[in-house]
Amino acid sequence: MKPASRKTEIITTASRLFKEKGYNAVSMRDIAQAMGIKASSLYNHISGKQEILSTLILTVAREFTNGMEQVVSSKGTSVEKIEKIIEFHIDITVTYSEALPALNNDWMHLKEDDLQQFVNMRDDYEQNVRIVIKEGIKANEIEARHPEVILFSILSTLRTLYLWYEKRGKLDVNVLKRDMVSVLLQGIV
Amino acid sequence: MKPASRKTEIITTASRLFKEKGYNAVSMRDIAQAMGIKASSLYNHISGKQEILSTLILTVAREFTNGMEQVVSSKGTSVEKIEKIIEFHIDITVTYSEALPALNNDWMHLKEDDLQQFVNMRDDYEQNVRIVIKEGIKANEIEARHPEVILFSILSTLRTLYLWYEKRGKLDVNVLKRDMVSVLLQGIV
DNA sequence: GTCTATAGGATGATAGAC
DNA sequence: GTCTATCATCCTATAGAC
Repeated sequence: MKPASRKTEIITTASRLFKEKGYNAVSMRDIAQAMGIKASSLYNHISGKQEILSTLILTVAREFTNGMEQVVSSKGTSVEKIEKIIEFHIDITVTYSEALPALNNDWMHLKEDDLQQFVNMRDDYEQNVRIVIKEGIKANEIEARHPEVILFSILSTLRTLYLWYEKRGKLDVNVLKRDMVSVLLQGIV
Repeated sequence: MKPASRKTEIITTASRLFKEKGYNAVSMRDIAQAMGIKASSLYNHISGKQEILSTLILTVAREFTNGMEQVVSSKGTSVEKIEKIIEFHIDITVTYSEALPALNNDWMHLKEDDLQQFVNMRDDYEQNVRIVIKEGIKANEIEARHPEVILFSILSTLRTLYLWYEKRGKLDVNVLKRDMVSVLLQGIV
């Protein structure tokens, strides 16, 4: 356990509060109080509330982008690529579960450059999954249903996984990966 | 086109703004300005900001509860019941697409009684889907995978459908129902 | 039904002492 | 690195004129 820097401590405290009430309902005073200091002291470590949000969101967004780049440049069938996407998505969810609510619900409160960066990364991510699905359909690995519905179903499930992971007493990650791949690829009937 | 009451107009204007920025980032001044009046005028039609949120959320939550009650009391196999759930979920999404962001992201800002009512309805809803899935597994209609993963996958997809329905140029509802049932039940490979 | 004026409090952020 | 004190602004909501 290396001692977390004060800045890191602010970010993690804030992410816990954002998770419960959302970015706009959490004040600098709330964050400071949760750390046992005064709001003005926070400004010795960060430039403002915006920096907390953008650090939180962009750090995780870059993880997703990295994971996707590895999958895209890997060899294998389209189905294998989707399996890899599901798996690294679960890994990131487990590692950054506290930050994901902000990424899903508070990204619109980013300003200018940060907002643009995030939206670009998110669009690229989605587009990469779309390409994998379409290649899979072309190669007859994936059923030729509406590709957007398949894309939407997979991404919706993965993006809100953090809501369930915590609630269900932190399921075993490998069991979760196996069941998730199975449910999303083979369906339930 | 019957002329919407002023109160209804407030609710729909607010839901549009909540959708873009979230409950806490929208002020009474914002809502009033979008209607071309002053914030103080709003209070002649509603008791406060909280009433807007609770009307918005509880109206839709009751629709989901009604839909679920009809499915639960209907005859048919478990798979048929899941199909019905998917279908009425899509119907509600199409009808109330402006209100769903608040239901998904701002319910925690409800107060006391309203919050309790909402959480109860939401838990009951989830529990009813869970029962249908477990009955389906017992009857060998549904594969005996982790029931919670199946539950989570279906509900995640349905609950965030509003995000996609608008973006994709409002897909035809019947095509959407058919493809969604197919993807969620039979999978993609 | 809408307005102006305003109360009463919370908010993000800064200055300067220790 | 934290504090107190404070600023300027925004917020929800009310009172009362028209």
